[in-house]
Amino acid sequence: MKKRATVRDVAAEAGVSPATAARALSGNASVDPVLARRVAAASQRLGYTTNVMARALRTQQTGTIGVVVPSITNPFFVSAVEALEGVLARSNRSLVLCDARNSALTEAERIEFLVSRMVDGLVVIPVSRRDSRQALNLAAAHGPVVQFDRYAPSTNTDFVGADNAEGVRQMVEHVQALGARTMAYVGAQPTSSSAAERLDAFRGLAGSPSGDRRMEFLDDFTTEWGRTAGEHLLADGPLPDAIVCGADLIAVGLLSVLQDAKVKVPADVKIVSYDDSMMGLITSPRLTSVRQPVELMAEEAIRLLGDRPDGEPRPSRKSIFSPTLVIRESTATASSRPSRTEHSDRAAPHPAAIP
Amino acid sequence: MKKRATVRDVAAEAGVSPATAARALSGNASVDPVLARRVAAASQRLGYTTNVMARALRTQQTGTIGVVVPSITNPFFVSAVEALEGVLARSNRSLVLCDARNSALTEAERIEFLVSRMVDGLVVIPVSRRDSRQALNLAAAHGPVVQFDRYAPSTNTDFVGADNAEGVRQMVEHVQALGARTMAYVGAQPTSSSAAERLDAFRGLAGSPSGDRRMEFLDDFTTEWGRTAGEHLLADGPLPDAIVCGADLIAVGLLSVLQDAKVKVPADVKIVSYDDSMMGLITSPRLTSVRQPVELMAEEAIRLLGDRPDGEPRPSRKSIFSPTLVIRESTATASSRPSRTEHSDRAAPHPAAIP
DNA sequence: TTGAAAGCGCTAACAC
DNA sequence: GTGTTAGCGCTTTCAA
Repeated sequence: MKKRATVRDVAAEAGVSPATAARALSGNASVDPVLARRVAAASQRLGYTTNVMARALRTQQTGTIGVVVPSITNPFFVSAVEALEGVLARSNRSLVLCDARNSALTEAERIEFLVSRMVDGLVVIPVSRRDSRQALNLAAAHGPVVQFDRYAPSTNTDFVGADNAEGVRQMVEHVQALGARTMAYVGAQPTSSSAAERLDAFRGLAGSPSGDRRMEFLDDFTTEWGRTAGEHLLADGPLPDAIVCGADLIAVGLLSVLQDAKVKVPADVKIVSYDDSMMGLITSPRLTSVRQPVELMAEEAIRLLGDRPDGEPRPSRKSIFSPTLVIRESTATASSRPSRTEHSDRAAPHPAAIP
Repeated sequence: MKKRATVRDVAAEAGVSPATAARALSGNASVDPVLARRVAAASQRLGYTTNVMARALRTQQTGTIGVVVPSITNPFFVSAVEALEGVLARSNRSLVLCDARNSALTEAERIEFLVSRMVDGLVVIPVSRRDSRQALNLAAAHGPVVQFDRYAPSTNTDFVGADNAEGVRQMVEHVQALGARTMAYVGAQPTSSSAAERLDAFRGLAGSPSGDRRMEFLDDFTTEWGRTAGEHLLADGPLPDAIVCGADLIAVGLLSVLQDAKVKVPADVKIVSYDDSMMGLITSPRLTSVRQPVELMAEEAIRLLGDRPDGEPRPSRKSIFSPTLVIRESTATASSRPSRTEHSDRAAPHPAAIP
């Protein structure tokens, strides 16, 4: 439990004042090159590393931004975190990650935790479009906040997301072009904005509910729910021509149940999904899925965080990106074969470091 | 960008001294109930939240422990993080998560970052048993460090892990009992201790390499490598009776390639895997896999972190837990059918909150 | 260019 | 039981 060396230690060792040592260490201010070298050497010898908390207390800046995700179990959120981290790393900043356990209450706690750690900004994927608002507003009073992927109406926060209606439109039109007439939607309750927007889009596109051409199964974004929904579908009579899933997590659960029941995908039923995560690549067939440009979204989010010249309030902004449908075997037509080359399109996954 | 209220603000508002306010806020010391109430009210009114960094600077305690994982992409590490967080939450502490991007260099940076943030302790799943040592030793000089799941020989750190030799023994004996004579091992290069121990165990159990009854494919713990290895296996002639995988990530990649090639699992070849992650449940067939008692391991790790009465050095300790083999369809015998009930054994996943 | 001194927000002695 | 004071480690005026 050795005590860490401080600026004073370094200063003493180098025979200068703490102020000079600090200046030399920071590199910015003008210091006699000779002294600077002496300080560097002393710092080296003592194994000095600056105490981030002390510095933060003084400068009110931590070089760290906080990220809150609903659940780290969802691979899409993992990829978002990795993308954000990549962007931050480029400017020598880091990220502290919090998991809200899909609870707005825990989320509020985590946001508070991060605020009290004086993060320079907050990127939040809100749990609920209703219950996340209060914590978000509170946080926004203390520093810049960007909502990511999901949105809870809030006056002082920016938003970066993808166009869910557009994504669902691509899904539906794709399977319709393949001949699907009846469709089921398996997604999450519209408590989050993304779930709500996807559901709304599906409803708007997939015919009338009374016409028996549309089915809806709503619960949450989990594999378990995908399984349960699959069982419902199997029990409810003839399968639809296509199943539209609100997330890969759901789709993989659903798929495993269908396969246990010897249902052939895509021959008997086509499956389209959302997120384009690694999960959709390890199933057989691989999943046709909507990809969101997480990298670009992450860049934009960090840009917006820093985009308050004097910390002054400014009108909040929304940046919406268009998603694209990646077509794979789960909707393949008879003539197309499993493509082995498909993996290559995500060949260079962004490595992660959190913070 | 409102300035946060401080103890002094609260004190002024309540008409007491900062010290009294602080005492009242902390709840520990003895304060006149009347004043205490006044302080509480004032704190409420001002929306006071204690500045964690300032407190830490003073007390040298942050109530936060740092966790460094090789890559958050590996579901086993995610489950470890979730387990650790669960344990910490129970004692009102939180965790800051870092991802080393599978690089010892990044790992060293992250460890340094955490040390400079004055975390109360460090749980590290080291990237490499060789290259992680230096950073670990450095960190151990400043506070308690526990290595988790993987081990890089180090004098001042404790270790909590599972018995890899035992796990592999169970895998091998299971498939042998099912009649497998030839076996392939698909795992990672022995740069990490777990990869090394699993490989060694396999070598010790699966017959001589010259006897043509054993094959080895080594690279890293990724799905991509599982695919590549699968292609090698298919190209290399007749498949073995069983394939022993060093991780679920590998197994799912391997499985997807085998299925593209119309190989039947388990009829044509049995697959056993390691980690018992969610990935093994979404494949078809589901994976027989070795489960490590992450929950218990996490508890033990946190216990060891706090187990240095005066921060005094003490002889380091190792805690080794026994894993268990969870049998599923990827090694099912002809008579056994896919069990739908299998999911229930992981019905209550430990929710996560990081920190 | 350098040093002395003040202070970020908090708590722990030490007096009263 | 309460207030005063000092100081955690750092940066940054302000003088010299």
